[in-house]
Amino acid sequence: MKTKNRPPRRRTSMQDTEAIPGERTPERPQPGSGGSELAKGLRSRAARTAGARAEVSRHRQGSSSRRENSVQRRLESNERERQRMHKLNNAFQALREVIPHVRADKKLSKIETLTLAKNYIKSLTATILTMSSSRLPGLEGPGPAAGPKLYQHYQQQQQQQQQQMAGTTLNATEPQPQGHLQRYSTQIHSFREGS
DNA sequence: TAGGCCATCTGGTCCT
DNA sequence: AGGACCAGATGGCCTA
Repeated sequence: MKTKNRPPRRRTSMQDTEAIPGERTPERPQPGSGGSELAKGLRSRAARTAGARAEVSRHRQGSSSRRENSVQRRLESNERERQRMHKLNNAFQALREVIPHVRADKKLSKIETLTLAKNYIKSLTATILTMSSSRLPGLEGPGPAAGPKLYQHYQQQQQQQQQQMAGTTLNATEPQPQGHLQRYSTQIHSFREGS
C-alpha cells in the first residue's frame, strides 16, 4: 500500500480567476456555460419584431438573473461541500493521531486509518474483556463487579453479529475476540511493509 | 505509464 | 426552502 506526504491541495472557488501554478483547473464544461435551451429559444424569437424583442429582452433579463442566482447558489453549495470535506479530513487526521502505528514518517491513507482504527478498537475491547473476565469468579472486592456483565454483553453482541452475517464469507474469516490484538499487530506490520 | 489516492464539482435525496 | 449528506465523475499528483 502506497502513501505519500504531500501538502494539501487548495482549491479556490470557481469565482476565482487567478490560476494557481501547479494546481488543477476546472476544465469540465460547467452547467449553463453553453447557454440554455430557453435562452436559445428566446434568441430566435427576438428576430421577429421590435415588440417581441422588447418582450424577449425582459424574458432574458429574468432568465439571466435566475441563471446568475442558480450559479451563485451552486458556488455557495460548492463552498459548503468543500468545508464539509475539510472537516471530514480533519476528523480523519485526528483519528490518525490517536491510533498507534509504526509508520510515523508516512501518512496513513483514509482506508488504512479506518481499518486500523476498527481493529485497534477490537483489540482494546478484547483486552478489556480479558482483564475483566479474569475477575469473573471473584465477584469479590469492593464495588459492583462489571466484568461479568461486560463479558455477557459482548458475547451477546458477537452472537447477534454472527447471526446477521451468517452465510457470508466475511464471517468465516472474522477472528474471535482474542485474535483481535494479533490481527491488529499483523495489520500494522503489513502496512509497514507497504502491502 | 499504470494504478492508487485525493480534492473538487455536481446533481440527487434526505432532513430540519 | 435551504442546508447536509451522499455518490459518481473528473482530473491532478505521486510512486513503483
